Amino acid sequence: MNKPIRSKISRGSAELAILALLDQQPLYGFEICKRIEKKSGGALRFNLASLYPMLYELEKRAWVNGQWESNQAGRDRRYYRLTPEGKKQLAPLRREWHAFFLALDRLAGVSGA
Amino acid sequence: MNKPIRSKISRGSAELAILALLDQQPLYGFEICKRIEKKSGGALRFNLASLYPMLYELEKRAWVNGQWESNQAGRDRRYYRLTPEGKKQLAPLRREWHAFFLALDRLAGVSGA
DNA sequence: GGTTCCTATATAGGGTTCCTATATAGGATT
DNA sequence: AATCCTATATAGGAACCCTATATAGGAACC
Repeated sequence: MNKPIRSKISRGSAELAILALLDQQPLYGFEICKRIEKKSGGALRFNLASLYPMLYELEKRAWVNGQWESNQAGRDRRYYRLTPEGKKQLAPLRREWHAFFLALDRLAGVSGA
Repeated sequence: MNKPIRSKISRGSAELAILALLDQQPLYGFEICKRIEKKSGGALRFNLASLYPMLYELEKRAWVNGQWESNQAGRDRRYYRLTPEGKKQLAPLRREWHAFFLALDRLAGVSGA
């Protein structure tokens, strides 16, 4: 596992990470947290307690839809799905992040580091 | 000129931008602001009023060194230079940003957007 | 059978980075 | 003289995320 990127740098990326994961399949909060860490090789880590307010905010915007599902072996889980509106927001968000990468690379020479 | 990247996304990149520019040549605050905007094609824009506190912070850390130089045509300018300590910090900072790009791309598929 | 640990959701309070608004000041342009 | 561009400076606040804490179900453990 990589050393985690400091939050002063990864700041702002949690929203994209959540939406991109939910674009593949419905997930609940705890699993979103674990998948971000695992799929990024440990580079990206967000505190679980930070994710819940973000999910509430995304649901308020109707970008995701959460619904409780009973869990026989353990506590019940709230599964989140990407809504059509959320799907529509994902593409321009990816493009904006891409544009940011290109701009910062041109400015500071990041990709050669 | 591109549309500026929203600050919620570019957040955290100002420090790298400043250090990378000062690695090429000494600059004063106002010019740093203009160069970030110009070299990024308008994608990266930081408010001038935000840059001054950052420069004071970098100087407090002894990563940069500022000194007043008189300006016959206009107000005096405070030129900042990268210190050896600042130069030493720049390389790992670039690598961390690069690692962040790679991680977020693997997680959310940014570079194809 | 009580302790500890892993799963799972939730809220309060604070830190850091940056933005908005405002102030000051020199010089050029109209 | 009024306005605009350069140039530095500070106060206050917004936004995103972290730390700390609380609750709760189940498993593992000796």
